[in-house]
Amino acid sequence: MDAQFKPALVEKAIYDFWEKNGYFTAKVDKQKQAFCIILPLPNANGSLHLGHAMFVHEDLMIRYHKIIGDETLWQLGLDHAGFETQYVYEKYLRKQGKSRFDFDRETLYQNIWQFVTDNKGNIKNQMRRLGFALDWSKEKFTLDPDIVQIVYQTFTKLHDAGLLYRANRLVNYCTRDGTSFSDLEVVDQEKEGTLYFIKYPLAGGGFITVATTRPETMFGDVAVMVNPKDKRYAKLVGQKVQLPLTKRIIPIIADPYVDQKFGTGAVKVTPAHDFNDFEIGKKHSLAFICVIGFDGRMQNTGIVDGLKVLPAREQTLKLLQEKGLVEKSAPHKMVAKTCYRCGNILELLPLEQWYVRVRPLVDKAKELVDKGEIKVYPKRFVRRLDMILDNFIDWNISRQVVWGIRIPAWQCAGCHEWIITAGEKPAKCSKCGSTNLQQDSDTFDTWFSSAQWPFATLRASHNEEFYDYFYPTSVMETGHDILRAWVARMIMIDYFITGKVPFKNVFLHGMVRDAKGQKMSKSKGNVIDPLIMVDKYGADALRAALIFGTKEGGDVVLSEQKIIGMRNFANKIWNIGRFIDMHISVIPSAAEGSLNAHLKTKLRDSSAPTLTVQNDSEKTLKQLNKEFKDIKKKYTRYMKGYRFSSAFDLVYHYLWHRYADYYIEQLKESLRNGNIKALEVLEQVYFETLAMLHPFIPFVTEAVWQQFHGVNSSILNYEKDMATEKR
RNA sequence: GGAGCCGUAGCUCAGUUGGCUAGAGCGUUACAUUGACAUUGUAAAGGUCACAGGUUCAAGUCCUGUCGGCUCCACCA
Repeated sequence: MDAQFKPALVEKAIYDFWEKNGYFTAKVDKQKQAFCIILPLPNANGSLHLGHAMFVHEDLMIRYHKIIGDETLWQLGLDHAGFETQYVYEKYLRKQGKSRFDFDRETLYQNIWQFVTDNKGNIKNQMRRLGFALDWSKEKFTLDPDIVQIVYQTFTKLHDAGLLYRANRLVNYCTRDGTSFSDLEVVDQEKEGTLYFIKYPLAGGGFITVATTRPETMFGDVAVMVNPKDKRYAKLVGQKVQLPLTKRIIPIIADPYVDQKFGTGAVKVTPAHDFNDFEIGKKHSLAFICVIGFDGRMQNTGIVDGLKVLPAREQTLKLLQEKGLVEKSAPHKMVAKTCYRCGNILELLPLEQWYVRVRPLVDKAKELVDKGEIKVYPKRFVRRLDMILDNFIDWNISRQVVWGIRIPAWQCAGCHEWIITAGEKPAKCSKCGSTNLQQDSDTFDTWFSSAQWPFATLRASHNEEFYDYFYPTSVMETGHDILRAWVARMIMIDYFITGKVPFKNVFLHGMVRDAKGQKMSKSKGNVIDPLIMVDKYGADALRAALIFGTKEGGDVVLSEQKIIGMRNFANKIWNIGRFIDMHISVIPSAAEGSLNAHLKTKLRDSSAPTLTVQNDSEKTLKQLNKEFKDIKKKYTRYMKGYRFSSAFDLVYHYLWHRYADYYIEQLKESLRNGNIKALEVLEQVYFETLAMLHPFIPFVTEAVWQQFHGVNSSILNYEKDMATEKR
């Protein structure tokens, strides 16, 4: 054995050994307990970042369960990541001086398919480098035909249950990217804005002043509104106002929604471009005038048509000022809803979309969590999940992107009826019989398919027995940042379809931060590339650094220094093995009779001094055994309680600072004198410790194991091998 | 406005039914080293556990309040 553990030399060979010998391949084995984790879908087009590296939590659970003898499945899946991927592809097109509008739908889809196919291998190989024990033989992609079929069926089942409807509502729309978003995909950003006070002429003379941050939307105003309790305006309610510039006549109405203290206490009502105004508009049966188009340009104004929103605002203000209708303006902190991808300020535009009625699904999900049918770790996230479920609003699942699963709904050109199928084009309209049917051009929100992933992936391409064995899955492990977008929706949808929970436990990990506790971002330049770290220090070092000294569910502070510290630990493990190995090689053959099975096989001829069985170290060995028994107990308790950091920390300190620093030092002299008993105990405890550490740092533990047991042996068989040896 | 988390060594953090002298990693200092490992070992320095009350035989841990930081949700004309 070398004086140092060199990860780069062994990692690939060890990984290939595991993969090729089927250590990761799951099968139904009713003699064993099933343990299944569904990998949170990485983007098929993406490459590995530290967020993915946190899946090491899943790997360690899988490996732990493999070692204790469970039948494990870590189900691999890749996401088409609809808008996300199309966005990246469009950027790629732009570099070539092209845009998506240069292609028809079918060609664009095929091009992106190719683009994704070309890149799919990256993330998979990167996950291999981290040592992930994924079942590669069961890889699924969200656009696999069998998955798509299941997604269609879910859509129709929601429809049949009355949980699906189409509605014309205001949606968050990015005019740059050309698609709508659900409320969860919107990023609020504080902006310095201006509040303008604009005088609206009263029909009977005089003015009423309204305060607004968006004067350009005044062309879509349909009323001016005040609080009914507001004495200042009591006499004006019911009167008419002339919209400045256009002279259109609108009423003054009263509604308690208005805050008397804000601005002038009078507010313009623009139902087509503001959520609250939209509601007010419905309540008071007001008209609906849309003055911003999907291209982000003004329309129907007769004055600033064709201008983009910001120039239109300036132009409108200029015209108002010329007429002396701008009373004043004041700086105003406002929150802008922006596109999470491109940062563009989103417009609220009326668009007909498919919505999932979530209330019944949410109520059931809450019940499942409250009853403990789904347990959440760390516990504090139960509250968060509850709150998330309480606040869920109906889910807009339509997206105006090409890259995705096209919605299986057709509209009759004649009677405008919508017909929903499980994928196939309907022969004729079910209402009027027309054959002129047009398929919805929209695709599903990516989360709609990922929400079905646990059952969809286990049902697709597997038989019923396989599905029954592994579903419900054991643990859903993911970042707490997608509790809402993903975890909550899986519970809702999957229970609706299968009548069972998708997973029995949820374990949430935190975000990775830099050495100063700051978020990692490209602009800050503090991003750590996991693969570079693996190259430099080995996968074990990176993995351990993500677990060591953290709190379950808390953020992980990562630095290169920390990774180096863990690399040192891997080396320590290696050298303990080397130490034992060196002593085995000098065991005199005369001792053969008293050796345990393993030592016998390792026995080598040597010219070492004559054996002297010593009892001087008996007390130390007794103490060692007792202490180790206690460590094992604690370890199991921690592992079962999802306290992985504590488990790792425990064994780390035991092996390094008790086993090596204390016991080995105590026994060194005795070993030199040929104390076989001490060597046996040290070896046995060492192997057991390796097995405990293996889930966290699989490579070094396997490398050492194979040094002792041969390259065809694996520590993943530890329990089985030990059981055989005992017999 | 509602909720959650956090404040412990120079830095980053553990400390889960309240219980010996409060820990780790990194950093710092001194010493050791030819025989497992310098990616090492031994030892040291360094803490009013944010602050103020309370419960208790006993509080870093439980309760109340204050201050400071972070996050989520709602609202924002």
